[in-house]
Amino acid sequence: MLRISKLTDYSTVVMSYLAREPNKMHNARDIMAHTQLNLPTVSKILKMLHKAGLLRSQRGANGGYSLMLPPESISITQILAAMEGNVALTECSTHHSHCSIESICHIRTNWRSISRIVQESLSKITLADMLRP
Amino acid sequence: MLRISKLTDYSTVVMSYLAREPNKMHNARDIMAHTQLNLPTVSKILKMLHKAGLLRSQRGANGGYSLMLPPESISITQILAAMEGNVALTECSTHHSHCSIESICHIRTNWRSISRIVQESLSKITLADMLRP
DNA sequence: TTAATCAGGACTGCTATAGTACTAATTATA
DNA sequence: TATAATTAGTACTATAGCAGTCCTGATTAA
Repeated sequence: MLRISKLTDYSTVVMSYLAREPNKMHNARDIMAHTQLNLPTVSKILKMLHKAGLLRSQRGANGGYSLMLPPESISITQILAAMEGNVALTECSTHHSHCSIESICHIRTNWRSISRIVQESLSKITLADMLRP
Repeated sequence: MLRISKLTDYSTVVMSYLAREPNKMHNARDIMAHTQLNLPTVSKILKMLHKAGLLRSQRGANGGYSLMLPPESISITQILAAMEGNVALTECSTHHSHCSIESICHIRTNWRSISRIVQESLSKITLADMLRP
């Protein structure tokens, strides 16, 4: 039903928590306690967000994660992209797919524009917006 | 990656084909031939679209399907809804879900608004738009 | 040196999806 | 009226992707 995955959903929860104190380091255990997600999941999400460049990490004792950018500068699209790759409503919108009817399908470019429209409307929403109720 | 399902994708192909001759009846075999989808799949899609009220059907010999409304009056959202249910980016946006952190999650309403934004931008695109390259 | 913490994979079980098949109901037409 | 064509409805299976878990290694503050 045009869903984002649970992990992606959770990642916005994690990011929102970090955004409340953008300059403070938070370790996985701390985030777990405040989001009620379990540790392996939190840990997995943090690694993915870090790999995508949205978080800064510090190893070792007293280490942890913090936002790479201020909450106003991080869009929902970026979080989505970090967790799931680019927003593309159909397979053929991105790479050459294995869709069996690709050769005769005439609406591919239309789907591409539609994806772009969705992407643009999501990119206008930032993490800072998510903090407000 | 914020994808629609393949069946939904195919359903837009089927709908586009029907939209070219909105008043003519097309049977499943004919649609199969022109879309290069296989018969069981086409058949399944047509039944779903019919059940959702987007198609009119005629049983028996010389029967088939045709659009219930003119292409300008059918939006992408309607096709999406017919195939996958309502557009809702997160589980908690629709019904009370089994999300384990629902009780402490503060960003639920935000996701609900985001879903609405996506839904609105998709509802502006009609089947008639899909016919144009 | 030690304990705390992140990094990077590998693995498993579950669920949703795609695709298929079969039978019943309906109807135009010869 | 008989027949062939066609949709309606349901059930089944195999596959792929996702959520969740676990283990081992690397890094660093104290």
